[in-house]
Amino acid sequence: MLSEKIKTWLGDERAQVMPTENLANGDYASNLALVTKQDASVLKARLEQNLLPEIEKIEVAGGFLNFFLKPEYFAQNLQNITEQQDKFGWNNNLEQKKIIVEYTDPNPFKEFHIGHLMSNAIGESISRLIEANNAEVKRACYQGDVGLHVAKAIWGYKKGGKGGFEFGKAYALGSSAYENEEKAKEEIQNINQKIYDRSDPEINEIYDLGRGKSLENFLLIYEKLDTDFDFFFFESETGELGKKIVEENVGGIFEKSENAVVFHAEKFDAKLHTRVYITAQGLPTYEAKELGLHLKKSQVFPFDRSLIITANEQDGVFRVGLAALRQLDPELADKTQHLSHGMLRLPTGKMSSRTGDVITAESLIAEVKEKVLEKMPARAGGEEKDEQVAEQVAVGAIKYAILKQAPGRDVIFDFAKSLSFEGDSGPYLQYTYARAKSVLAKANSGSEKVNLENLELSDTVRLLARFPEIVARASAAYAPQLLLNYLINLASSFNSFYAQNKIIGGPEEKSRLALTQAVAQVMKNGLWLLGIQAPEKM
RNA sequence: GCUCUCGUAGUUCAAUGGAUAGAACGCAGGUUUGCGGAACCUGCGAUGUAGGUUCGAUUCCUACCGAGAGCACCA
Repeated sequence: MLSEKIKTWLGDERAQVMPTENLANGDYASNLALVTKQDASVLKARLEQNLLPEIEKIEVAGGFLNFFLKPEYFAQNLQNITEQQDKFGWNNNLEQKKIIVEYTDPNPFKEFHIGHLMSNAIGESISRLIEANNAEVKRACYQGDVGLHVAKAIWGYKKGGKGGFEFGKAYALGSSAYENEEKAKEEIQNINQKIYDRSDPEINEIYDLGRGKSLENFLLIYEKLDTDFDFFFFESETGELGKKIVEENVGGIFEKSENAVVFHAEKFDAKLHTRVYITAQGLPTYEAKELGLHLKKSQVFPFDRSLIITANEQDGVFRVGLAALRQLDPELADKTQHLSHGMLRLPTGKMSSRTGDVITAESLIAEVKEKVLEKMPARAGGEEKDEQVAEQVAVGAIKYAILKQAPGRDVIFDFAKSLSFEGDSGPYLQYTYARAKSVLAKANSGSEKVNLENLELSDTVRLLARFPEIVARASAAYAPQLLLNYLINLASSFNSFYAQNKIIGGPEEKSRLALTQAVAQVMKNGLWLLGIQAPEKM
């Protein structure tokens, strides 16, 4: 990374070196003079005695030292892009590291809703960003195929007339009955027990049907989302393990209380609270299963780091859960990190699968796809509109809308308002890529080689050079929005260049084609890191 | 009540303690002989309030106001 090289050259730990926000202030800037309270002009004069080969000149402004890079540096960078292609922007910061990332986590018998979509978009992008640091990444999806929610769904399914009845609706039915009717509550708890011990053939049948149908449906959605998992974990496998761990530590870490087994987290950290691990019925709760899952993960994939991505409504559970894990296995706890994202909210408030007030991922994608198809021009002699491309654009728009904010904040999801195909949007990036590819296709194929004679020092060329730096930062901070912001700037700068300059024809054709090709490559790589597909035509 | 998030243009979102707070939508106006108008250009417009730390605060600290989430047998 050039920023590190510059910092070493400056020779002061206190100095920060960063890419400038405004290219008028050079390519990199340092606050060295400000933090050390030295005269910036004096520093400049001293540094000029021994300029770094990449640096063309230094300017002083507002107390900052601004570094402008040489044209040769940018030319070399374009060269790197053509050579490294899909790997341009990658680094070795996490070489040899094994990292497992858990995200999405939909529950069979319940809807795959837009909240899962959010978890998936963020998790997939973070996974890819980590992969770009050359870590070995495994993607994990954890699915609750046992537990009270399943019992509620099955109860509702039995009441609701079975055949053709949707499990999402069945869950809503069962859930409200559980809260409002004493008798139903008992029946549901009864079913819950039977699910665990598989003692009732009728329930087994409904269970197997529902579980199979759900999982099949999830796979179809993953295909649309261009996401795939290395491991699928199920609560049915972690429950027993978790229960065993808890039972072995009753009296030490866990305690009996009102017939249940609990963890008094407040004993270890006053800000935490007690949670139940084994119910009075003797069944493991989500918390116990989570413990089993930590162990299970480390068994199937001995990781250096384990990331778990969920909605922030689970922050409390994870704080307590990790405190419990710390008591059991400090080393494992150190390697485990919970990252949370905000919730997708409807303008009407919180989405609730308990009342059936949910937007499924499937319906959202379908709806957006319709809009994309409407907008898709019947280009070039009435070719048929490409359904697959329309879906890629639709998913790109949705993922972009999710990734553009820093994870952690809630998103008010007003589909009509916030899902744009213009400007700050996924399709804008995809469009920029498709447009660049289209120009390249029109140019003579012989000019594919990079030619850097007369390379203009455009903003675009300067922005291209900092892509690796941005990727490294976005990965380290688990912050896809940094990359996304960069890509918008790059696209905007290229589109602006495009509007003002003719690429094909004229004396600069070769270097402009090289620029176009580099933009296309970086856009493709960047979109990949966001988990967004880059169709060549749209 | 306790714990944790979060308050930035009319709206939806950015900004490792740094420069003139960056986009987009919307609004007003404009761009064709030139390769994709899902584009480009111009304009209007914002850090909840009050203190504190700092050379420098959207960012850190305190209080207040406001919104959301979680808090014993759901996940």
